[in-house]
Amino acid sequence: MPYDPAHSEKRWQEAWEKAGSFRAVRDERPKYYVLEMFPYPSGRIHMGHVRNYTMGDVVARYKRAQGFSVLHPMGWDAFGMPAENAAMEQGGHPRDWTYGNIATMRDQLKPLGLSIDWSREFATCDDDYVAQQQALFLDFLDAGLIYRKNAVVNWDPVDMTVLANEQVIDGKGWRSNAPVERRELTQWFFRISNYSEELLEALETLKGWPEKVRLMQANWIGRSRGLQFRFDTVNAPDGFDRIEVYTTRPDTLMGASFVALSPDHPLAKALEAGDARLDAFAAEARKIGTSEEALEKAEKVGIDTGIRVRHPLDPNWELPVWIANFVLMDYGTGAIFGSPAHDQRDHDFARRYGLPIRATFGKPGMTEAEADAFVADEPYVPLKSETVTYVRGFSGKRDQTGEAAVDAAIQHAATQGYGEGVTKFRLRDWGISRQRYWGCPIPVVHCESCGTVPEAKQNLPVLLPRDVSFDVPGNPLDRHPTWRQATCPKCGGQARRETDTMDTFVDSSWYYARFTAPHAATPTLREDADYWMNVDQYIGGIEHAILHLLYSRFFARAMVKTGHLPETAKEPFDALFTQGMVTHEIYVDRPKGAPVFGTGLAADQELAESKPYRPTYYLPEEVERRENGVFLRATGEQLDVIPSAKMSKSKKNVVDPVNIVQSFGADTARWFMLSDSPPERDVEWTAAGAEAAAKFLSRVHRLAEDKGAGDREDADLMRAAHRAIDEVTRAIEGFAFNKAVAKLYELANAVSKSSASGEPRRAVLRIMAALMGPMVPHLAEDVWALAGGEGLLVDAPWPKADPALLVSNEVTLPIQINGKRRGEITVPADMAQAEVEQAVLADETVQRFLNGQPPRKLIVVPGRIVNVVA
RNA sequence: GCGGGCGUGGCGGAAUGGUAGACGCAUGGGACUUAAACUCCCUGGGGCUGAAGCCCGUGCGGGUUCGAGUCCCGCCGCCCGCACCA
Repeated sequence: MPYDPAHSEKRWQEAWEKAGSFRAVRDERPKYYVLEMFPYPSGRIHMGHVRNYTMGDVVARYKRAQGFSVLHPMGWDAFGMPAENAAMEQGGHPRDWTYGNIATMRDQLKPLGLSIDWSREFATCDDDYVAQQQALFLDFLDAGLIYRKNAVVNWDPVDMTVLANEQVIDGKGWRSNAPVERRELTQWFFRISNYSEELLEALETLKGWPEKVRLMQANWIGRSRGLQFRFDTVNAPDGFDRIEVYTTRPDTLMGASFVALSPDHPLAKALEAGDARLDAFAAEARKIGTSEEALEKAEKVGIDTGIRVRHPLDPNWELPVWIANFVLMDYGTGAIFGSPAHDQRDHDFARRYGLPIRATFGKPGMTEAEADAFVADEPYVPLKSETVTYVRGFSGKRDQTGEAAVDAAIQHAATQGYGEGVTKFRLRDWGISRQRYWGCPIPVVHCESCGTVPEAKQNLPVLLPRDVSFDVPGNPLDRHPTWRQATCPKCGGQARRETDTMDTFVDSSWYYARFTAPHAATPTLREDADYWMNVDQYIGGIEHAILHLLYSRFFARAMVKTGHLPETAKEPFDALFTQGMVTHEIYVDRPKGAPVFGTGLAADQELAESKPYRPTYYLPEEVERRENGVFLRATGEQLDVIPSAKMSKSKKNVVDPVNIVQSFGADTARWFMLSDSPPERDVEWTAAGAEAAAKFLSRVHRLAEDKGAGDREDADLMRAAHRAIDEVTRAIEGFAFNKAVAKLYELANAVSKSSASGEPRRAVLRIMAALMGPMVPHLAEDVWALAGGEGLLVDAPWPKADPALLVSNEVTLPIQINGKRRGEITVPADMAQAEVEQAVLADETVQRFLNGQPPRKLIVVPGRIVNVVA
């Protein structure tokens, strides 16, 4: 019977279902919790999902075979803006859209044959999850982890709504195209900054995390040691006698040439009120929006306020105070001093406005004049660990490192009393207020007599009203006729419900904990959390390296503090793996010579500007590849091919997993997603690759059916099988699935070539089935059954390699002469080094190169290589 | 702009500082077939060469080392994140 994935995949999935194979149970076995980042229910699954969940499934099935009790759950990150956007654009309700998408995607996911415990499934928009999240919120509030303060948002004056950063394009609202305004609102914050130090220090303990992610988080938290000090003002309005400044380079104080304020600095605001010129500047600066990226990319501009401050080291020295668009109110004190000689941005700013550029230090040995000349055109920014010569120093040695100079400057300020050393963190508190409908309501009421009052726990959940519409601008919760009316839990009087909902990052910050007891009446159950936490292996995209993972680390600590998780779970993810994207070429129709939008490939910029052109993109299934290019099937028209990019609907370079599963089977999709590309790198989906995967799988099926006559042994094949056990096991342990695949190709090739038959051959096939099981579980069950395996493969233990079959008694050493490979020598594996050296020197090629001379050096790396230096 | 990462044949990629190109795809040749498809075997970085062999080759330019794809310095290109996308 030929390989028939459609039939056998269904059969085995039913068998696993019937046996309850993937139900996670607490028992005597050691536990293993593997989790892939749960999906947003956007509408359909895509290849990225297939890749992500296949990787997790390999780990889950492998650990299961290793004898672990495995928890491998699935859920839905279901709140968020796309549901509201859909409601606005197509009508309907966000709830219906979301649950409809979940149903579709669940149906698409199940045929992949993932070893998921579906009984634990939930969506973050479920009433139950909302209830438990609100309970957590109240506990956090009680524990002093939540507070309110003012913060700026992007306000769209036409749509009357707050915009997300991605909805602000060139300072304008994405729908209305109206210039955005920065508006201050009172919002809810989580005190993540309480944990700055701890979140930073604990990164050291996360041995199972990629170094790059730990580095990114460390930089994001951004601990810095600097000087906080005051400039006395000369002619400022009342109440602004001084300006607080924080700097990490106090050693450059003698090179200061200006002070710059954020447009949101209190002094800046006070000045703007009475000065049309400053007001206009600030208004312009605010149009950039609130995103740090936009601020940093914008041209650095400023305006002189006319105010002056005295230099702390010289009361006769006055510096101008500017308002500058690049100074952030959220970081430090909202005011900086500029030291143009040693900072690129300050340098640009000083040159633009003709401010002085005075070197504080120069290269070792430079004089003051030389150092000044050196920084006139370009700033001098050496590493802090480098020794430089201070030409305008005021503390410490003349020649010292930046680090030493900073310490000396702080010391100087503390002694003289004009400032103090301060450790600051870049990490800001986490603003969770969203002025939107489709999110978890913040369970708080505003009472006229009692103020802001948390909702009583017995009144939870506070659910969203269902009768809302999205046809008018603004937040539906704000304009709902009755939903806002509430009773104050404290005094029983009339109160107004909070209409802000929570950031969806809150939902995803504890779902991993909820999976341990998904139906409990409290956020977690102690026994289940104790047993299942932590997540042993977490898998997801690198794009979550900072925010999601940092918020989750904070949340776990907050849950420990409020008694919802054991102390041992404060770092919830023991190991993390970040996988790459699935990409595909892009097919686009365009006039010859015209550039392509948004690809960076514009060949002819002039044409791009003179003839704007909207390209039409085509799906991979709409095109046909011929020898001389790619053509549209329907019309025969030639199309352009743009190199691979992340699959996206707008570029139409998407391959629907549903089609692939229908035509090739789930195992082919899984196998291809694991082949070739290393998991952490992007993988390009190609039709040829998918076909190759399908061909290989049917070849394996044929190998299993071809039994051969008699019972012929083949020692070489058995050795190959045991080598495969060793190599595949190590590859899976090391998350190198592409290498595991390569080793299985080698084993299949060995089986093909072998003359083994009968039971000796079947024994090898059973090993192959077991090794392939985590990757292509359905085919592996077929092979297992054909090769006489007992019961379901999914219940079989992982094979063990026999060490005796892994060693060989001879070893071939390459011989290098002066670093170039010139030959090789085969010697017994246990030959003494001196004997190896003798043998090498006796080698014909070596003698030819040595030409009778003794070697200058002879390096023997045992078991690896020999290098003769002539 | 700032922070992080990546770059190896025609293509995806392999290589504890130790034989660069495992394994797969494409290509070319052959077998099977009336023919094709399927399948199987061989070939498979570039150059010189009949062959043995030699030279070049891991984005670019330097450096460390007996030995560098791997480590260090400086560039170029692409990707991810930048706090209200998820």
